[in-house]
Amino acid sequence: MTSDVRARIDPSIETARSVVEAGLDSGAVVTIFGECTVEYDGRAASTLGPGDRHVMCKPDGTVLVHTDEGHQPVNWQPPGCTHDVSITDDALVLDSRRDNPDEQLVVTFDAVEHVAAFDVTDPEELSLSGTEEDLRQRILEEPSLIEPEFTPLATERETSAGAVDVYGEDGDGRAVVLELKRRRVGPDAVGQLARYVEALQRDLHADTGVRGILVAPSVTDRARSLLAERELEFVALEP
Amino acid sequence: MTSDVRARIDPSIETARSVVEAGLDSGAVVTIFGECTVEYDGRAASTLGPGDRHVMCKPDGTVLVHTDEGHQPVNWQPPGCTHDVSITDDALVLDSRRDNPDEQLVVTFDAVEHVAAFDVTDPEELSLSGTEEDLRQRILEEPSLIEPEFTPLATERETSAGAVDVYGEDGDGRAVVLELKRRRVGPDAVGQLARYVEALQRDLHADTGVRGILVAPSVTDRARSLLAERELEFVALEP
DNA sequence: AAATAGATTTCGTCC
DNA sequence: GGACGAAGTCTATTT
Repeated sequence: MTSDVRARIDPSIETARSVVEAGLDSGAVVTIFGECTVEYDGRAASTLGPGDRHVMCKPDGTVLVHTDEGHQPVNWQPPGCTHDVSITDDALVLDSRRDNPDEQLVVTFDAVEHVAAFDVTDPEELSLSGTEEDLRQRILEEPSLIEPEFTPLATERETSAGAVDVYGEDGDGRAVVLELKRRRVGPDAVGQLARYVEALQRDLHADTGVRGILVAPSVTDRARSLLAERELEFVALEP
Repeated sequence: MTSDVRARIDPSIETARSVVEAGLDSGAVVTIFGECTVEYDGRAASTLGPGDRHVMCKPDGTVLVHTDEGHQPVNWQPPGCTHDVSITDDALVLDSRRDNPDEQLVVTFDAVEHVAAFDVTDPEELSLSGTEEDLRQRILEEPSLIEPEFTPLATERETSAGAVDVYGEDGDGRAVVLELKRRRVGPDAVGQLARYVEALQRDLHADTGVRGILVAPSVTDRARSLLAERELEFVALEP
């Protein structure tokens, strides 16, 4: 089995350029490591002085510039960009642009220590569990997790304030709005639930009030206070 | 100048293991490219079948698994993890764990096409402009951007609902709360502003109402409706 | 360590 | 293409 990797250690700038260009043209994932500066201008603007970084260009137009720290790239370009590689003043210049919004990322390598191009085939999709969607399924299958006589009537029910996670009614026939969160919630989630309850109250112009229940593993103190103020409820449930 | 890169193309599993282990021990950024499977268990859980991916291990304990698409890694481990590399059944196994929360990521390579270790020195900090903080500075320097007689009195002023971006008063001496956003805002930002205004109203028990102003480049239709309902205001301002 | 909100958030889904 | 909200969000800041 032949390898689909093209790689060079301490390449000349011209060799690096040629490996990068060939890689980009062939739809490979291209990585460059070396001392570089980075300029970005678009939704915001940034500059980054000289330092060693790892740059990855994907065939979908993504660019990622990574330092030795952190999950997030220090600079990047989202999918959909077009790349151009050239040599200016003995430096390797990677120029990545997109429109809507107009954004440009320029990485300039004074020295390239390593360059590689990988032909990627990845047929698999990630199978993920423990999401908010899983939590919703559990509740629909077993509504008593919320309270004994809760009955789900709809998911993603539209209100004038947006779609509600789960809409249903309780044992007394009162309308109930559920807002689901897979992790501990703060004030924002309470605000979200309050908006939905208020909107549905108005949409239904019900004589009996609409109940709002926040469903999450736990709540912060401030969120709990806000829930109390607005007469909203909380049910503890792990995702 | 000597290179600080150690790299191998189509290494044996044992060679790959040794390069990775040496790299991790020496605080290098280590990259592995090849066919692998990925298992994750922690805040959620996921599995990913065989495919070609690029894996990066940083000296701060970050792991990133990238496919050929997307800005985000398909799997990852945040900073602070400890890594272990070993060989099991002729496969290279990278095991990354952390506590609090308990999380484990296991990447198993059937074949390694490329492995490299980079010694990174990056003394520079990113200089970024066009953030919400910059918008705030502009407003403090030129309060008339909000309205002719607006006077800022405090930033990050604490209320029972959290800290307010900018607190001030208008020409009539009425309290004003500003919520700043660097981009077009939806309903969530209105909810946030409403929480602050409500809390401050109560905190001050003012006879005249507290004004709330959303400052952003633009608003969505629904956000505009919500603003109107709650008698909140909007000022258009680019970051 | 927990809480709170920003982010060049990105990403998916629905309209 | 815009709008809306989730995310294993991550990250910085403050308590």
